[in-house]
Amino acid sequence: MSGRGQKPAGPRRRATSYDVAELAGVSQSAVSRVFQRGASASKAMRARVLEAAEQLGYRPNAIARGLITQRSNMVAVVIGRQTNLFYPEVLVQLTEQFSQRDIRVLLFTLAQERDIDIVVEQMLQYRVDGILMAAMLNQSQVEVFRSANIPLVLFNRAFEGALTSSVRCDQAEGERWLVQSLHAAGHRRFAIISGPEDSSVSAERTQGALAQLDDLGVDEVTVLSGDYSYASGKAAVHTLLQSGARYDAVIAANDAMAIGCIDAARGEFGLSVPDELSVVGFDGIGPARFDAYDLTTVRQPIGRMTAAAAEMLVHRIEDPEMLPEHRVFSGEHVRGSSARI
Amino acid sequence: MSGRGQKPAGPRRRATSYDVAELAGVSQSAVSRVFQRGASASKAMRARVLEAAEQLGYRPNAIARGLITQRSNMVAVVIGRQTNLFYPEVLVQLTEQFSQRDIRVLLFTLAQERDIDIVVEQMLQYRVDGILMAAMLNQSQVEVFRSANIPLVLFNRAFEGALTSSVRCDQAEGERWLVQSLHAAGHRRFAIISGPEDSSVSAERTQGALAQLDDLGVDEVTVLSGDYSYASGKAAVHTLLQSGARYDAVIAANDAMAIGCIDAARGEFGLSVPDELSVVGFDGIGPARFDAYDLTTVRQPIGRMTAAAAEMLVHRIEDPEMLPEHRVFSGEHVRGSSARI
DNA sequence: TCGCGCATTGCATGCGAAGTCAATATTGCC
DNA sequence: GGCAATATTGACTTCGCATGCAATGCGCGA
Repeated sequence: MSGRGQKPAGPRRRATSYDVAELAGVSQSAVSRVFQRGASASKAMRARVLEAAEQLGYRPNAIARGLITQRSNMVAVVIGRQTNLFYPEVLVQLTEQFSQRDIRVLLFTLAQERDIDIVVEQMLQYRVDGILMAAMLNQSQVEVFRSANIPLVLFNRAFEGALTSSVRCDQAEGERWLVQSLHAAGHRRFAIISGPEDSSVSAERTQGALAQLDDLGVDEVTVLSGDYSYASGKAAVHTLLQSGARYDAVIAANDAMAIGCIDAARGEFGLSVPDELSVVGFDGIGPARFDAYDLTTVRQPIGRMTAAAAEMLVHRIEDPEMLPEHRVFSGEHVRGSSARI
Repeated sequence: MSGRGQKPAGPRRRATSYDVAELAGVSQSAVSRVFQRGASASKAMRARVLEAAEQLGYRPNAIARGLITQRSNMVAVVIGRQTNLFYPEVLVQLTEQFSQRDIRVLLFTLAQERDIDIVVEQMLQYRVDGILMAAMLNQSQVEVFRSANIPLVLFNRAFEGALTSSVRCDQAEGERWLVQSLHAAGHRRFAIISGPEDSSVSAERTQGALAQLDDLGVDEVTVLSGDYSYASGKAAVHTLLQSGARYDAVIAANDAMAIGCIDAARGEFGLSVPDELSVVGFDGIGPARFDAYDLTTVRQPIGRMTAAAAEMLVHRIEDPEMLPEHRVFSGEHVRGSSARI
């Protein structure tokens, strides 16, 4: 019964504006104008063209259009391979933001650090109108985009050169709040679980926490490093507590590790969280709200950040002379029950 | 100090193959051939061209290439807006798969059901070489792609017409295993929390579970529906248990809801999971492995599924005559500690 | 009724690279 | 050393659409 339906399956060649023009008895230019916004076309013309187009199943070829207009209407979004539950949500929201502005998203992921050069090459070849980068990038790559006049907006990372726009969450401020709150509630013995060495976000968070601790006169702080994963959070707590040392609070560089910390503290060491140990995270991912954890954390305002990022990128695409701008959002302070504050 | 660096910022126009040809003192055709795979070019030629290209920062324009070769080297990947932690991982892995095959991914998300038509239009306009669909699609849309000769591979959904390829996890088999195991361990009073009404995956899972229960002679089964979210899992258990009714096992259509069920059972009703209530899920997402839940579930083999999907789509792109194929993978049976089995 | 200005429309060209075909350079072989 | 066979190379066309410019049509006022 599925042997049928084997007919030619439509014209081998897709209809072009010439085909439509011929059928409608008008010129190709006319067809082109009907399918643009600001172009002038009489009502009669428009109707005839649209009907012919409909009949042929014609769709303007965005590739050809891009060639002549020098605008692909595509932006590249680059994200790192994350052990992190935070970026997928960012990705989805960014895509919706661009979609609303009639811009398509070409997605690139970085499986390895060294892939970045390949990805840069691809983005240049595909003539994306702009780039939204939520992954590591070095100065020379930034320079490549600048010299190619491709607008670039960094997501949660910034360069000192300040030559490029950025949107980020104020990691340090968030950490200061966490530390301040913990300290005010009487915590004194702190441990910090940082993220991967090469994560600038992790560095900002760790530095922010350390700076605040320093301001408060706490100078003995244990710092371990994880890789943002749940497992590494568990492992870190194992390392911290197996020696018999005691802590009042663990500050994890992200929520996934914080959750790992809680599980290890409870499961492996029988500690009550938050009564015997406070644990805080950062990001505000979905699982942080699971009752079993109910993390005290700082939630990145993803909606506003992605909206701002898309808006900034679009502005810079439309006005290449626009100067770089940096937008910093404060994270939302979430008082969960994983810390005594 | 950021006032400097305001120099012209490179040539306004990107270098073309003609520019390279001129600088290298050769023809444009020669440049073109140097930048292709199977083309013939002498060593000397290649060297001269590559040097000129390097000097000008030339990159072949993939848009123009696509126009003439009738291949954009882009595929569209469409995902629904998920309350679901499963799809982000699929997306990342698919992107890596295509990337390895030198194919770019144009990402589309569906915020609303009705967006599908807009997205279909976009995919056609951008002349993607193929489409990987992990969202709802109806027969008329499938027909559009078929008549436009665009290969389509469905991810975790299939059509009766069988006119299009698909990759999916055997939802029913997984549910049968769960139900069978629970029943064998003595569970008799079952509740099922299904996903959104319009989710075909949820329908398959629910049907699979019901069918197996029926085979085992269990005919009194409560079925509630959620929306795949953690919150809806909690709400469902609330509804189930507040009446005073008792259950032995709750079968949630996905892990997120299963986790919600566990939290509600423990937190709201003080039940011990799994001693007083068994809870099982489906998907095998990261949080399912958190110690606090350690879900008994069926893990979809994402790696193999995405690899298969990418491979099938690429094959169909390279050989349009290839007949549709369906690949069904069994899920991995994960015996966690959220169920007494 | 005639003329002027504006709105439509068609013609011709170009965006940047790939591929066809013919001309030329190179090679191998007797 | 000469010729056929092969490998390179370049001129020209093409992909599908947008756009500058010229030509046409229209409406309206004098």
